[in-house]
Amino acid sequence: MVDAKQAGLVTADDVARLAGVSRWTVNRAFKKDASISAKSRDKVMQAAKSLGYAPDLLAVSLASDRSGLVAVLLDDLKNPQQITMVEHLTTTLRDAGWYTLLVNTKDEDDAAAALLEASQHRVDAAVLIGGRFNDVAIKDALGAQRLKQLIVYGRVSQSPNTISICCDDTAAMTELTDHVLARGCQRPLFISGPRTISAHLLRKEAMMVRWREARGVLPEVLVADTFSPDLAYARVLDYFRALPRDRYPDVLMCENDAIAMGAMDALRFELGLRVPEDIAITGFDDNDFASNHNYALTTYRQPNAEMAQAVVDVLRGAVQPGALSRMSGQMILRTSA
Amino acid sequence: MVDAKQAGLVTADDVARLAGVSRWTVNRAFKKDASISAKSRDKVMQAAKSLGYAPDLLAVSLASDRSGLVAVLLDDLKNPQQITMVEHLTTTLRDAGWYTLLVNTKDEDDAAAALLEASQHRVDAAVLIGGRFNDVAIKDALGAQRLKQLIVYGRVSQSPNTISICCDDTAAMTELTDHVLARGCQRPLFISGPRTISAHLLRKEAMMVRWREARGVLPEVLVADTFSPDLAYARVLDYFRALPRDRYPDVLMCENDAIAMGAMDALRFELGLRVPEDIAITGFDDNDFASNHNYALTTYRQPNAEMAQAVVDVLRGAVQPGALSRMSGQMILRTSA
DNA sequence: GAAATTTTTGCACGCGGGTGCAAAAAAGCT
DNA sequence: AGCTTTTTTGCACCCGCGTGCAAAAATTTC
Repeated sequence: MVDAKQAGLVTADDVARLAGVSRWTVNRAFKKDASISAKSRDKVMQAAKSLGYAPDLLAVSLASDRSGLVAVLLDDLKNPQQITMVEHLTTTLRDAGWYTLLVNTKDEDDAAAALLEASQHRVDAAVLIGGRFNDVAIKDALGAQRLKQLIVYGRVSQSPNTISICCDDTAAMTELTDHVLARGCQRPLFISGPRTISAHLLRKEAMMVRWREARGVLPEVLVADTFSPDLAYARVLDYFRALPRDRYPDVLMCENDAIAMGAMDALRFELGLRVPEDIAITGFDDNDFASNHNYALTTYRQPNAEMAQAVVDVLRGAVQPGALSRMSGQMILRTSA
Repeated sequence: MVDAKQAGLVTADDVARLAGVSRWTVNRAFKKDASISAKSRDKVMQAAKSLGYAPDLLAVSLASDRSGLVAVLLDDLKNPQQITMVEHLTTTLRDAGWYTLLVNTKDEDDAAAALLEASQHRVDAAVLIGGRFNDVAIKDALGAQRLKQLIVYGRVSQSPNTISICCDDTAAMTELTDHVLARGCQRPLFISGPRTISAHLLRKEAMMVRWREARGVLPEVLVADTFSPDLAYARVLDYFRALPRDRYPDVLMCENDAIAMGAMDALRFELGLRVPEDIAITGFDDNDFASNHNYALTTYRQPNAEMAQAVVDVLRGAVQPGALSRMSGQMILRTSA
């Protein structure tokens, strides 16, 4: 094994010289189904190995027009659900031959800039995760126009010609609601996160609709402006303190697990209530702490693997622009409800 | 604004034609301190804007030899500390003009493969986060040899010629130990994670050394084979159940927060012990849940921003191969100890 | 064994832009 | 105005590899 370090880069030409063939034959040897004889492929591979050669993917990208890169933009790496999504995306994409360019965006403008930069890297697609940015505005960004594919992930995009891949939130929340109804709960409180996000609006909507169908009344709603447990804690506390004890809700349905956890902490530590005996609680996402002994949250797990796979399908060209893939996840029953 | 979508890609030639200059002048216009007259730069910029032109970074990378890409390999996206590191890295790198190629590796071989693939993308550096893989083995991987820079992040690399950037674990753990000593604790138990990781060995070592200096005895050690709270929960339970009550430790010093949380849950839920009244607990990393009302962990926050900045310093060529940057973080005092 | 096929190989040209140098243009000087 | 100096611009060649086609080699056929 010759040391290739000081030489900088070993190119196909070097290998060709050593193997006694032309550069093109070398490239063919590395291409899956190229027309090349077994003999020369062996020769080439041996030479390549001894020189430590590997094709330069940058040059490949430039010459072909597939970069093998996918930009994943997200707006909140503190959000466990986004992390789960990134995790599934990176592994699924890599298995399928794509690499992930991860961009942590601060706001909408930043996302637009990131999109442009991603397109300058010729990414094969950009995946938008998270709700802080408005995808209609982003769709008009220069970057978005230069992109081959723009995928809105985890919610339904507002803009046409964009591919959406998400969990079927309506079905999910309906299932959770049915479970709570079956348990006999009578006074629900829905706790929502920031109101800007379409996917989450669907969750609330589904819950409201189902509850009214079943009980004829519309549940109360409490709004938390972020998905932080601490804020939920404070909001819930305020809400309960303003209420006489006999009018306390008997079930809290939360837009996601983070809110549910904050809420549960507030009930237990500040109000001395027991979960689920006094009040049941449901979450959404099944984050890593949901299975924790403290919480044991009944929640809903998004179909993470399927969603990631759907991105690969898009990359393979199997999906029309403007398409919407909405798939079901799984309700996870624990003791909180 | 002309629609550039169907035309595929707008190149510098297109802009040149419209602006009535040569392609090279266009490129100069986009270069920071190129020798170009203000007049023609304006002309170019206007033409570029109207065509929606932006330089192709792929071509730039090929021609120069700076790709603007940094590979970040990690082995455990479930680990909150790794997520925190990724978060700081992506934002710091982007502010400095680099993009992050995120790779989620399964094991050592996979990491070696990922390193090769990263080098094929001509990344300017690869950052190794996490302890599952052995960096000595990896250093011999083909990819590592082709890399311009290999940075071991979050611990001290075992192999020479590799740049290490990490928190000063020894100083950190010594500080935590001093705090616990000052509180008057007498019977410590150190709970370690898997033993393969050098950074963490340092934590244990520092704690042992300091304790012996102060009290003349060597603390007990309990080993958990992963960093999962659940496993810590089980281990702690077994350990305490095998012990008469009067010989229970009075402080648990844990290698990281995840272990500390699992341990705390076990103490409270299974053994009915109070924290910190009956037993104090310390963690490490200050993850997002450490500040939670349930845990309120006394812990140590790594200098995440400084560490990420150190990577940029390396990229800028300000650091010699083989160097070691070890910086101090901050002890976070909460109620658990 | 010669002709007809089929497989394998080599090559010109292109992907989009960087580098260093030489020609052209502008500015400064007597 | 005529000349020197400085700034600006254009160009040949290169980065490492892909594509399509034509030449060469290997294989099949009668």
